[in-house]
Amino acid sequence: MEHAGNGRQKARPGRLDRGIVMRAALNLVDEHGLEALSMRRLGQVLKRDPMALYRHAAAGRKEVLAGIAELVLDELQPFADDTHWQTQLRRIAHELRRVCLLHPNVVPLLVTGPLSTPLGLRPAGTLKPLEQILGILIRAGFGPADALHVYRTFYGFLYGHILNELQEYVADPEENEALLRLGLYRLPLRDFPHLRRLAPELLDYDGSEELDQGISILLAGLGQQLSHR
Amino acid sequence: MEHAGNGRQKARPGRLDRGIVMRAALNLVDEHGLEALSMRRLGQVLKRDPMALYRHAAAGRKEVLAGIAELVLDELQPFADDTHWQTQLRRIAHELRRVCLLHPNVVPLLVTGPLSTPLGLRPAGTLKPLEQILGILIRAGFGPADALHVYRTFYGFLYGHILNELQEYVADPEENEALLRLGLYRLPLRDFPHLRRLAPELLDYDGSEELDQGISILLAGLGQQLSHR
DNA sequence: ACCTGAACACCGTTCAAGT
DNA sequence: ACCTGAACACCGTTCAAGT
Repeated sequence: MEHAGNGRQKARPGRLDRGIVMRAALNLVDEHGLEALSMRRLGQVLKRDPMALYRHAAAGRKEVLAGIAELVLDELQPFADDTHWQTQLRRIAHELRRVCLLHPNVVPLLVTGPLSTPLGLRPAGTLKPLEQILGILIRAGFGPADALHVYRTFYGFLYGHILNELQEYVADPEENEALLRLGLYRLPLRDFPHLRRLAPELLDYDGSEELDQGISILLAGLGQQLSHR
Repeated sequence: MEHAGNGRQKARPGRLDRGIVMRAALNLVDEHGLEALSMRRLGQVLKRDPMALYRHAAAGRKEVLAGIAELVLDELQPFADDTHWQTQLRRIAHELRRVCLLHPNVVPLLVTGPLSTPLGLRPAGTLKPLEQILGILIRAGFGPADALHVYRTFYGFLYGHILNELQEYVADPEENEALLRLGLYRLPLRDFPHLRRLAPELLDYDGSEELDQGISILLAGLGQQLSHR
């Protein structure tokens, strides 16, 4: 029944803009992974000639990838900044974790995307968390060097935790034997005795709790370290 | 002067094996980045038909990427395991950092390569550090759940730190003004006051020292946490 | 039994030709 | 001025044809 003129369908072109392009790209990556994102396929999703996309992302695929990362970071909820800096950092951590778990396929982009791109040349969206945290720490009375030290330690741990947590995957959810669920039976017992023995513990993992405990340790340690200066 | 028969040249084919393929691939990535690694280009480097590579890496490009990661992890020096577990972990951290700084282009592979691949299905090389650390902790008297908790906290921080450190790049090494070196002058002062102000501190960064301090905090905190059980 | 390379189904991006 | 799509220079991988 393809008659023309019934306006609001995704099927019809409509006017394209940067936001629409980026959102479609994010959807594609969320659903089919990073490798699925090609300019041609994205054009197909949007029912456009692939070249039309260059109008809204002049630098091509690179710009689309950066746009996706920015879109995800924009989902971070802002915080009131009147509470104690430690609780603020803790909230930021949980919030970043939440958003990353929502878009696991995008995490490599966040984590290694800006790799080897000098700070000042990164898209502004990527730098906002850094600026925000520095603000919190400086308002809390830290000197510039200490603020940076705290930020680095905190953010390093945070990203590391998220990567760690995303790696804890299950091979076969149908299975109820721990070894089998993780696919660990494939590993030679001779070379991996501990890993195989820890299968049950590997399975019961509360990422949020683990993150929280790590942060507690770090904040306590940082506080002590800095007060001894 | 291309006459035939002077055996030992890289230019002549010679017999290919898996190690040669993987080492050539690692070289390519070290020198030209991950995007430069294509089967065709790798074939060119080795003066072979690209299809010849499939003989030594049946799963194609994926297997080559995994092989590169394994090669890098093989550069990790093994440790005597008779010292205190804390000093062992500390050494492991510095050793992993050392190897990663030697092969920055490979780090994304180490960090996000196994993402969403279930534990048991990962290449053995990737799992050896995990097994090794579990061994250290269990021999040190930790129960299985605690060993895993310590491992996760420690390794999360370690990878996070390395990623962080690799991101601290310099835009223009010719320049001696801090703001300019980092390219930060491009950021609007209005939106990034703290970041811009911290330019000098950003530049003087001792990654090894920072890693060491973070580990000290974590180990102290973990020890305390676990003794209170 | 081994190796080669033609062929297929894809890429990103340039640029000339259309409107 | 805007958009389109042919064309170029690449991909990974399959598979039939050669030796």
